[in-house]
Amino acid sequence: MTLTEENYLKALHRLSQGEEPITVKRIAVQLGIKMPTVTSMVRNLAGKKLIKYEKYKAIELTDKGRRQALLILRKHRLTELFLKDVMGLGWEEVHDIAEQIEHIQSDRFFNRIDEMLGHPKFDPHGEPIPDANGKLPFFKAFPLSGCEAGKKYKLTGVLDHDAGFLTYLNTLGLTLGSSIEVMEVHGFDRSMDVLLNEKVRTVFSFIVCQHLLVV
Amino acid sequence: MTLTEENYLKALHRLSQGEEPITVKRIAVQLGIKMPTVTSMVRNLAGKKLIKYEKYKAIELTDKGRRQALLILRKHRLTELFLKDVMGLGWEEVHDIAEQIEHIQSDRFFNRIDEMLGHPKFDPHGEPIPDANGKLPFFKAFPLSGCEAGKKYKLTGVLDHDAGFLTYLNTLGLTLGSSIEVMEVHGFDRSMDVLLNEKVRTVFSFIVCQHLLVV
DNA sequence: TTATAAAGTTAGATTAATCTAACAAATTTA
DNA sequence: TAAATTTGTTAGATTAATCTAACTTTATAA
Repeated sequence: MTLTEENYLKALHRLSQGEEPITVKRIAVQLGIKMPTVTSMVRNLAGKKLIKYEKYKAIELTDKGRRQALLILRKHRLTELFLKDVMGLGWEEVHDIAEQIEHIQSDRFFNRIDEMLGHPKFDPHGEPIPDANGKLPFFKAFPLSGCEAGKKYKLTGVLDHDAGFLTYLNTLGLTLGSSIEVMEVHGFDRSMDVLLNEKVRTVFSFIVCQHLLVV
Repeated sequence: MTLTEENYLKALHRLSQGEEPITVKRIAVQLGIKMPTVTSMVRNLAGKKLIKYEKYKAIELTDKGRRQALLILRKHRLTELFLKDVMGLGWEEVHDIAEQIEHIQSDRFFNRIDEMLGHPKFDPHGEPIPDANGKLPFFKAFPLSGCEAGKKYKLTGVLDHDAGFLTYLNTLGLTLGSSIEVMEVHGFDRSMDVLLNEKVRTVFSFIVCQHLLVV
């Protein structure tokens, strides 16, 4: 598989997580390319039985395609954790590097990372790490955006891995495991007044709330 | 720079180490591609001022090109040492992985590796590691092929990084620092009878002797 | 339910990196 | 030094991944 094909599979997998069907348009937006490029690539991927594709219809990953995507995701997430826990980088800087290292072809390399980390189940953003067969560990967590006022939660994951967003969380002292108490939910813009780690009061926009996973 | 351009620069640098002038033919052989491909790529590299090139003449790296090549070599060699000393891989398996990781674009990543290793001067094969400015540390060592019978040397480097060759050295118990005593040099094929680590007697072909650096 | 807009496809061009076939220059050898 | 060999170049084709322009299909709205 080429690097480009791997990136399409990753995008396809990410898009398959939501409710909406996967369309040519959404893939194009996700990858920042034009629709005709996507049309020709999905024909290629369909030829390799990695996706199910019929003109004008929604696109779906096949089992084979999903497996491939999850194996790349495994390499990405193991790398992120390795960069953070072994190499001491911050959670806001690991994504871009892992984006490159995930394409390295070497079972030996990634198995050794897996071993050194003790076969971890979650990456530095709280995302589950698929096992060597592409199976995801069970995990429950829900976005803060659906939570009620007056309750207290624990941060277990973030859905936006962008350095800017994570650096913002750093300035608030928020890390995985931090407590988040919802003080009030504002109906007009669905923003929330929150108390972080029992000391920092601030306001989270709805977008921010959607990107924070809690239990 | 593209991945392909980086690989040409590495090949160019390697070829520039020997006596012979760099020719289109030698580059083609080194990279396992055809001559016309090389012709078009050297015109490209010359356009970027990375090499000096005139039709039918020998090719030379410019200072800019050499610097670039050495920075890639730095990433390659730092990675090899990291894979061996931090991740516990064998010196026979690090080359192929480093060949891929050397193209990662991240100063942060490689500077962290450099730090973790304590700014090392040599890689697992005894090759010198260029500094962040592309400067090579001074080092003296010569191939065993030029050595005399009756003298004792210390292995400080290997010039062939192929897994097969290094595994062969492993079976002989040879590592960097091992002693090699030259018992006899045979004129007919320039092979040598040697005593390794004061205990193992064997015969080295001329090719093997050329690939072992000693002091 | 037809008109308009949005999404998708086709056709054809472009760029990087490769190739083969044919030709030209340089080098070696007789 | 002329012929033969090796090396190098040019021309033109190929593949993967991208693009724009033009056209078609599907979905939305009047």
